[in-house]
Amino acid sequence: MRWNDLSEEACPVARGLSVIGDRWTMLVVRDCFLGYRRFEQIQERLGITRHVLADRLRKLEAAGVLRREPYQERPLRHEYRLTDRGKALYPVMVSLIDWANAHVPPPEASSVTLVSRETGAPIAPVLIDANTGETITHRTVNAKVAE
Amino acid sequence: MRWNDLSEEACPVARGLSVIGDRWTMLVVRDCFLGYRRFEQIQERLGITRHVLADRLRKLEAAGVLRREPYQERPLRHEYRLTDRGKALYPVMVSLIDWANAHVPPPEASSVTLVSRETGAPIAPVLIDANTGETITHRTVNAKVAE
DNA sequence: ACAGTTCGTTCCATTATGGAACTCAGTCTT
DNA sequence: AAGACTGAGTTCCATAATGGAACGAACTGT
Repeated sequence: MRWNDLSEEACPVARGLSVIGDRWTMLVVRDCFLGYRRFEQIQERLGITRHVLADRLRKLEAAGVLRREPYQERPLRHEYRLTDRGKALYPVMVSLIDWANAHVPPPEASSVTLVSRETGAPIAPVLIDANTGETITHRTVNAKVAE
Repeated sequence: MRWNDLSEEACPVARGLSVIGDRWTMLVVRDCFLGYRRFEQIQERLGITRHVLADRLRKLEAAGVLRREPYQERPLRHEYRLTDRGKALYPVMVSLIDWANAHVPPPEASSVTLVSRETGAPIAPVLIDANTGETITHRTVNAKVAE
């Protein structure tokens, strides 16, 4: 199978990855969540090749994750902002952060953690089922295939 | 920046992606969650080249996400199972599934959804803060950098 | 002896990525 | 008005990763 065929899969994991499963894409999305919107900024922060960044931004725009908006005329300049679809990726990013902080040790004593914007208290993300309030685990959930 | 330098980053998103941000890796993990444990099975299901699969399995084992266990002697054969670290990826996968089902349309009417193993009722995953019980959004959370 | 199984490895063509320089439209400096 | 500067890309080429197919090793079963 080719990577590009993934979007045709029935499995939502495969379809999701066809959009954000690319090497750099989630890092671009992260920077957008952090408020970086311009090509130069993102390119410098990521150390990614301009070539690749241009390609990823194009694809993210085509997927409806980012939108390209002019922030000045003369000379015309665009910035990239998360759409609602892009913002909906927040739980994916938070889950990833939580996993990495618990399971992929940082280089030194440095760390980045999630805290409440209001109180500054640390956040402990847990996935629950909104319908029942119960914690979601791989033991309590099944995948259901509809045709 | 090179892709392989990502694990040295302080940002947990980058460190997490250094393990699972690879093109096929999350699909291998998905298959393990679905109970497929053998090289042949996974290779056929994914349509990935054997070469790449062998490489990914090696890296996932090195990262402590999978462990290699003999399931028979003579001839010696191994299978791959999720470790606790690997199982801890479940919230990441569920968040991704939820996002893809809402934002990346499946090819036809086909769909795969999450249901309760006990009741069969559909699941609506939501991320909350275990400390406060409040829903986690990008407006209520900040990243805090400690040195 | 010979085909079948399972988990890989090897070889090579194609594709993607990294690095650096270049373009283009307009602005700012002197 | 000439020349430097800015931001967002594009172009070119060497290097790395991937896709496809065949091959190898260590057994089993007939």
